[in-house]
Amino acid sequence: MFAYRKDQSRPNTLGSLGFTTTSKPTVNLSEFKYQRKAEIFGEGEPAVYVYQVKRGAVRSYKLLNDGRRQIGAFHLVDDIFGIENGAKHRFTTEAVVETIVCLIRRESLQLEAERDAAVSRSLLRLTSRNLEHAEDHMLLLGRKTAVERVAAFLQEMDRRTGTNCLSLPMGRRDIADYLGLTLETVSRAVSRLHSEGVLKFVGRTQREIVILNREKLQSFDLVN
Amino acid sequence: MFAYRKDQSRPNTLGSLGFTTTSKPTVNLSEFKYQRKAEIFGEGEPAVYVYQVKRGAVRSYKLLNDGRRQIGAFHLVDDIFGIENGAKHRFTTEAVVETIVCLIRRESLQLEAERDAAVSRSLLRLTSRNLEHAEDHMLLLGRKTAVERVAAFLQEMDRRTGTNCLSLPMGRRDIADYLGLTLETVSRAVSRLHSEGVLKFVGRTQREIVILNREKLQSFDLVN
DNA sequence: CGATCCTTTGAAGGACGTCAAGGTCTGTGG
DNA sequence: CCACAGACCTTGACGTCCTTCAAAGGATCG
Repeated sequence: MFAYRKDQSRPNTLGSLGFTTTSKPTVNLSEFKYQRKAEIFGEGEPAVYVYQVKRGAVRSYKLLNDGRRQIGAFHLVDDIFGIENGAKHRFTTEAVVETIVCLIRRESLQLEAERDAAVSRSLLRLTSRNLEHAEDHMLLLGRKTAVERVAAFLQEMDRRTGTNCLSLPMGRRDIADYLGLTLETVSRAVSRLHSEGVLKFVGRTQREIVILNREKLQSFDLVN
Repeated sequence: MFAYRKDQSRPNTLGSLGFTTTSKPTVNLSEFKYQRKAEIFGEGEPAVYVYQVKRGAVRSYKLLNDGRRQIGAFHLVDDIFGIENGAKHRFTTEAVVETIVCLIRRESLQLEAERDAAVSRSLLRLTSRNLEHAEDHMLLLGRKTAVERVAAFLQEMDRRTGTNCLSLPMGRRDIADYLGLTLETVSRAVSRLHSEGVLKFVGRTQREIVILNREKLQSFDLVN
């Protein structure tokens, strides 16, 4: 089994943020760039900032002590992540590809919420959306077969990207760790969907996918 | 595979609430009693009330079209459930045993939250706690082995009940559908923990359990 | 005390994981 | 421009953990 290893000698969040913006430290809104695979924050670290993806993609995950990994969510452009009710982050997050994020001091957001009920409401709304996603994902992880999981994943990406052609930023291993499978099983499921005419590959990598038959794709993940 | 069937000819929430209290309909707080296996509300129904368990236990679950079931949470005494950000309930909930719930009009709660920031905060806090539980459960469902899941379940129940002796209200099938396993696998895992001296049964049913060795139980679910 | 429900246990099967090999694409340096 | 290395994906063979199927033993309740 492939095992992820938690880097123990990592600088803290603030230290690992390489400045790529000219904004002053006291200003609330700053943009930062992360290289592919760079950690944005680690599970258990103090939650200082809230983040929004401007370009790229982010994975957030938990590890077991022996290196098994479960990705809880992918954050795509415009998605907000890193919001916590407690003092600490509950996931580790990494840039899947080169990624630009905008960050807000959690503190200032909290203050804003105190004064503005609309901010408070959107905070609740955001948390609720995350909860709903997690609830759906529990059903997937607990009860769906491999093909159903992959079909559901493709539909989710299809829905979220809005474009006709899926250009997945993440590799098969990431998909596998999101779906609770191995990368080989993901590959086999994608192959099967391909051979059944549900999708085709465009470009030279296998990450650019066009859904040919949405109805049939749906039929592989009958939820209701 | 055992398949659950969704009862289509069920009365709506209000209709199915048998009055067991003398409070007037206009009063906000009412108590209701549900028999074992009685549905409290169904997935997709309008969310009219928010509930708190006074006695008994509740399971909330989602079904796939072919009857596979995933229980997202058990609600024990004092737990609040049925809070939704949207208009509809996202789970079906049933009484695991004879259960008394206290219910509040969602509407009035929302109004209260508008005026009182403390209510608003506790609403967010509650939602966050549910999210955190779901996040942990995704890791369990996606990456843990059968014994690890059962060990984690027993630890969760141990933590939540506070008493020395676990008196599980739910059967093996419910536990299985919570852990993404079959009831046979749950039974085997419990048997194994029993034979290894981690727990013992008290009383005549196999639902009353005393944890003999918390340290060893912990070792079956090394998360970090 | 028979009927039903719940749980345990055994045996067999299957879906997914593991291991391994080979292919494609990319980047780098000769 | 080509050789080579490395990352990533696919595919096959085999193994294993969990499911499925089956039977039997308590517990509860009429």
